[in-house]
Amino acid sequence: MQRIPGSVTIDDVARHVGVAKGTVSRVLNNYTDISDATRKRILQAVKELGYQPSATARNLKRGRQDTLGIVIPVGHGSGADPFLAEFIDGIARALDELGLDLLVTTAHSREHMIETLHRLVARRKVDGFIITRTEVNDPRVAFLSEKEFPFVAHGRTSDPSGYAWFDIDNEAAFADGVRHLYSLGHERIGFIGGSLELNFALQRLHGYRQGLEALGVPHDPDLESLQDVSEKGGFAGARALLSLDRPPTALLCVTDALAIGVVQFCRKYGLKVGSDVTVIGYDGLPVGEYLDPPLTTFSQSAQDAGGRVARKLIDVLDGKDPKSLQALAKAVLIRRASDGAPSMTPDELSKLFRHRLNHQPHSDTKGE
Amino acid sequence: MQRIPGSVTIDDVARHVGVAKGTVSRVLNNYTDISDATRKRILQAVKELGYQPSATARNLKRGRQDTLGIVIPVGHGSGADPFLAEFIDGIARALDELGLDLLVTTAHSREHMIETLHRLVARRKVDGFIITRTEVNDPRVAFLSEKEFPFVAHGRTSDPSGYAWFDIDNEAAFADGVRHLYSLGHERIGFIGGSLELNFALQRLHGYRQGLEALGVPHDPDLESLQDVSEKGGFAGARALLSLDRPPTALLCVTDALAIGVVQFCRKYGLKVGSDVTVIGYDGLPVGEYLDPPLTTFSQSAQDAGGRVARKLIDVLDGKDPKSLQALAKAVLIRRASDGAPSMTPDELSKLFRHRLNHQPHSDTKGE
DNA sequence: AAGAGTTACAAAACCGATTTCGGAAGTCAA
DNA sequence: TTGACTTCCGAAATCGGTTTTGTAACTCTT
Repeated sequence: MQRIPGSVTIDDVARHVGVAKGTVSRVLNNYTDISDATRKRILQAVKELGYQPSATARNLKRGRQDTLGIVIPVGHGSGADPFLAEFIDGIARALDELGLDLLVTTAHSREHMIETLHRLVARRKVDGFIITRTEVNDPRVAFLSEKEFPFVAHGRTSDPSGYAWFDIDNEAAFADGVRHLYSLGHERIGFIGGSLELNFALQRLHGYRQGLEALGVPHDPDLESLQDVSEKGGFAGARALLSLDRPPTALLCVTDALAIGVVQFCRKYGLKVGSDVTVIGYDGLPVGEYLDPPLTTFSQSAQDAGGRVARKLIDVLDGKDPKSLQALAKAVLIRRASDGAPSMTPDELSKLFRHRLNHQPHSDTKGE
Repeated sequence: MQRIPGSVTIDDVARHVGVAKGTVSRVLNNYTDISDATRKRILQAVKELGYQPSATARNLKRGRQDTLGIVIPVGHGSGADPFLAEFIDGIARALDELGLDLLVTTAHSREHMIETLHRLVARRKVDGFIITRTEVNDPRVAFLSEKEFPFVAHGRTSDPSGYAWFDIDNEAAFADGVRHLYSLGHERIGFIGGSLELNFALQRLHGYRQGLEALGVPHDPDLESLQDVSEKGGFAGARALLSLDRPPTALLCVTDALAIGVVQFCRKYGLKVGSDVTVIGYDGLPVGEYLDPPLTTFSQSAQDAGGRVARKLIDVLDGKDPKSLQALAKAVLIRRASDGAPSMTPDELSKLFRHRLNHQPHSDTKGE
């Protein structure tokens, strides 16, 4: 029962002025049936006493928490997702302007995530949720939809009709990517993707295939490698694709993390990124700028996305129809220096790579 | 007044069983004065109805929110701080085990930060705060101390006696760093630091000087460059120090972000990092592993720090004396590949650098 | 068998706000 | 002057829990 010292309640204010607490409340909530004189006296007292209404008490009556929730998936041990960090930053900034707060929790498994969602919903700690890394068939979307609990998704499920979401046109981006690489002179273009349960990964794969088809480039399934969406995955994907008899001269990666792994792999085997091998990432992470070479990537401004998603959720809470709050944005290709015209044919690249493999030249700390 | 559909209250449970709601509450809170029969019936009903107590109502009576707060400083536009992202990740994981949640807000200026702190304290949205990037003379520490509001700091102020904190022994780390570089053969060792209002920056500077003094290496103030704690700052710091008549052959950077900027600068002017110029960072960011060359850095595991700090705060809330909750940890030097014996003397380095400057060879996207 | 303790629970107070309801005082028209 | 409206505000209900208080029904004592 530890009372916070110096915590002043509405009763204190009422007593100080000599009015009923309901009157104080009405003044603070801009009711019009209060005389100017009383209003002034009350506001004066509020300022003097430094009164701020208890969020808890207000929430109890109002049924709103002025708090949004986000549950972020965390792997086991591996570092925080830089994309999510920026995304959350964007949300927090947007909410700040509206006096709302953000509750951040983590979940280490799909079950745990639903459990956490359930707890937060049942105990009414938040008014709505923001969900990220949306899956093709997302249990969170199913759960919240069924509970009719407000939420907004960053990314879409396979059936995106019934809820609010903000997404990037992943198909278009990757189709553009293919076209771009083709125009640079690449004919064998590889794709390093992630689990197809992640819708963005699936969509980008579709975009990649559509891009090839539109150009009339024959589609070679060998050129698609699905990996963990991480640096390690990129490393492994690069190895898999470059080991082919006719390896791709360009690699389109589903995330920057993958691309970073690819760059690392190329460095290890002395392949020059941007000429011997072209690498394009996706996410526009600031860190890409500091790679060697600086990473060419599709950018979608995580921060901006966070802000948009937050505002959409607020619209939902204000009663707008979620179905009217769906938006698709374009990704922009930020050309830095990891893409360029191929310096050799796939066959030559293959020969070079095999040679390097045998002589195992550049060995860094990072083994594999 | 939108009632959440399907929200079942304690009254529903009580009515369902035919007892008073106080009885239900006592069962749920493990009071002993309830007969086993009644207890069983109530628990059964709770399960059947899927009842979970409203956090808000409980908090109102209890005076606790089961929520901790963190206010993260955000610059204007620049990306999220990766260190903080991991730190928050660590906090969230620790809290999850205890059923507590984390409220994350941002602040874009010192005033805004205090304002936010004030709002959250006055409205009692959180039980305690975690403060980061502690300054030598930190207004947040002053504010919370004065309000007697529970908090824990990551890092110390100049007078760290009266509150709970967790910090790294920055002096020792940088003194070690100097010793390490000296033993590699470096005699002119540079320091790139940040605003001395940030205590960690000040402490590391002290450690640097102490390290030199212990070795009997004369201290040259020209070798200290204070910059923005960012990649840009590192870039500028490298330029400043390498332009000296007798430049340092090794650069000790206060953060990894600075070190990344230094590496970038060296790349631009064709200086080989790890031999021509040695660079050591601080933070142990995962991304450092993917730089070229992989960055040697002091690591303090942001995630681990987050967990520790969270547990300390919980101890404070449990009534432990904050003064007994102060801990200092050692940073560990993770040797990757950006440090090594100097390949030339300062004079030779100076000559090389001037030459490169005039011929402006490697120009990347990243200008300055 | 009567007074003293226990046991097990109902009833009510309480946390700190918001909101509804109702009524005293003042204003106005007839 | 009186009835009808306003204006302004006090009193009380309410949100959904927790905690205190009180008491009926038992169980022990002696």
